[in-house]
Amino acid sequence: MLNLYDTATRQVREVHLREPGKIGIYLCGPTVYGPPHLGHGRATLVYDILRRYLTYRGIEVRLVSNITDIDDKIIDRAARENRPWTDITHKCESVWFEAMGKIGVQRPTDVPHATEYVVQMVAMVEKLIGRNAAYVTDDGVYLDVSSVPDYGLLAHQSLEEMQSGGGDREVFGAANKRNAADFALWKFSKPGEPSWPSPWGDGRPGWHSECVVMSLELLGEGFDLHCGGADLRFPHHENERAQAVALGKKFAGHWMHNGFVVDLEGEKMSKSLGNVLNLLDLIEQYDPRAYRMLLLQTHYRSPVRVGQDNIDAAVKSIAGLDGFAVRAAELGASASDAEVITKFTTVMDDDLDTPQAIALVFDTVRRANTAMDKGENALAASLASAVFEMCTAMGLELKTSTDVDAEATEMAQQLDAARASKNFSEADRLRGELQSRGYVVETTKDGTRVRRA
RNA sequence: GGCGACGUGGCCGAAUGGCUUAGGCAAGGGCCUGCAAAGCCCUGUAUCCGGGUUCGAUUCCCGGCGUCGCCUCCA
Repeated sequence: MLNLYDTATRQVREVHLREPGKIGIYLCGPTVYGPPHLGHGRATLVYDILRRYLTYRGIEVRLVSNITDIDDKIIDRAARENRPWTDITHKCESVWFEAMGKIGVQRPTDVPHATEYVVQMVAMVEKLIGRNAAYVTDDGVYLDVSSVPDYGLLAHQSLEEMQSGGGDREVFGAANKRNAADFALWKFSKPGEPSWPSPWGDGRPGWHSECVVMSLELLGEGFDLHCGGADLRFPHHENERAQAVALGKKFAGHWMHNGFVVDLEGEKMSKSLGNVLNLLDLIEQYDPRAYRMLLLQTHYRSPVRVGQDNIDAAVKSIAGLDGFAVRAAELGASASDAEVITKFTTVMDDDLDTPQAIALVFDTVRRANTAMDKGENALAASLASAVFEMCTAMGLELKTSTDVDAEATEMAQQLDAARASKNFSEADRLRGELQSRGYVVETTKDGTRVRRA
C-alpha cells in the first residue's frame, strides 16, 4: 500500500485508511482573489497525480478541496476596485477551474465554500469558548493556543521556541492577544464590510476555521490524509489542528506537504516577494502537459524551478512520447507487461516517487521501440500497453490521434508513390510541403506516417 | 535569535555505504534511410571544501563555505 512522508512524524509511513479501499483526502484550496499562479498549479497537479494513482490502484477517493471565498484580501480588492466582493470571488473561481481543467486536474469530489459554512463555524467557536480554549477581545474571538498541549506538532517547534524567535518581527494584534501565536477565529466587521451575525458581534470567520469545520463535516473525524503546500504547514495547518484538538476531536491521520516553486534565482515564489508567475501564461505559451511532466520528473517534496529551459525539455520529452504513442497505436490491444507494472506500483507506493516512475516509462518506451524495430510485436504491444497504463495512472495523456486532414493524407500517399517510383525530388517536395504545414513526417518501409507536431 | 532542508555530469533531476552508480533535454560518433525524420546503439568531464568512522563514502558523523525555507498573509 501507499507510503507517504508524514509531516507530523517526519517519516515515510503507510497511509492508514479508516475504511479499507476508501480514502478521504482534504486539500486546502485557493483564496479566490486573483489568478492562479505556478504554486497553485504545482499543488493541484501533485494531488491530482496522487488521486489518479490511488484510483488506478482501486481505491475509492473522496477529495474535498475548499474555496476560501471570504477573506481580508478579497475585501481589500473589492474596496480598491469599487465592486462587489462576490463579483471577485465568482470570477476568480471560474478562472481557477478553467485553468485546472486545462492542465488536466480533475475537479475535486467536493468543493465546499467558506461562506456556506459560517453558521457551523460560529457554532464551533461557541464550543471552543465553552471549553475555555477561546476568548473574546474587542476586535474578535481568538483561540488560546496554550490550551493545546502539543501545539507546534507540525511546526516542529514548541510554543516557547517560536516565541523566543521572530527577531524584530511585529506580532499582529499583539495588544489584544494572550499569546503571540493566538489566532483569530472570528473577526468583527467594520461598517460596509461583509458580515454574518454571531453571539459576539457581526463579523466574518478567521481563515483557519473553515477547513476544520468542512473537513470534519464532510470527511469525518480522523480522516485519512490532509494535504497542501509546504507554506501552509505553519501556521494554517497547525492552527486547523489546534482547533480540532481544542474541540476534543481527532483530526487528520496523515499530513502531506508539497515543495515550493522557486524562481530563477532559487527563491520561493511568494506573493509578498512579487515574483509569482501566472499559471495562465504558462498554459497559453506551452503544451499544458509540460508542467505535469516537469513535476513528474521532480519529487513532490523537492523545490522545483520553472524556467524556459526546464519547460522546453519537458515539451520535447512529451513530443517523443506522443510519437511513440502514434507508432504503438498500430500494434493493437494487449495486456500490460506485468513486471513493468509491478515496478511502477513499487516506486509509486514509496512516497509517490514519480521521478523513478517516469524514468521507468521512458525505459519501457525504449524497450518497446526496440521490440518494434525487431518485429517482436507481441512483446512490443505488452510494453506499450504498460506505458499507456502508467501514463494514465499519473494523468499524463498521450496523443495517439494524428490529427491529419484529408489533403495531408492524400499527399502522404502521393509521397509513397513518388518514392516507389524513385521520383525523389517530388517526394522531397511533398515532404517539405507537409512539414511547412506543421506536420511531422516519418517515412518508414511500411509507408509514410504523418502527424501533428 | 530558534528550527529545518539542500549543494550530483553542459542544463534539469533521481538514487545509493561497495555490485552495471536513474531518467529527460542538449552535444559528438555510428546503424537504419534515396536523403531526411523517427527509432536504436555507443560516448563524454558528476557527487561543494576539509577532517573523521569504515576494508571501502557521493551516501554516515563533525567542521567550513554556499543556497534556500519556516518562525507573519501565501499552494
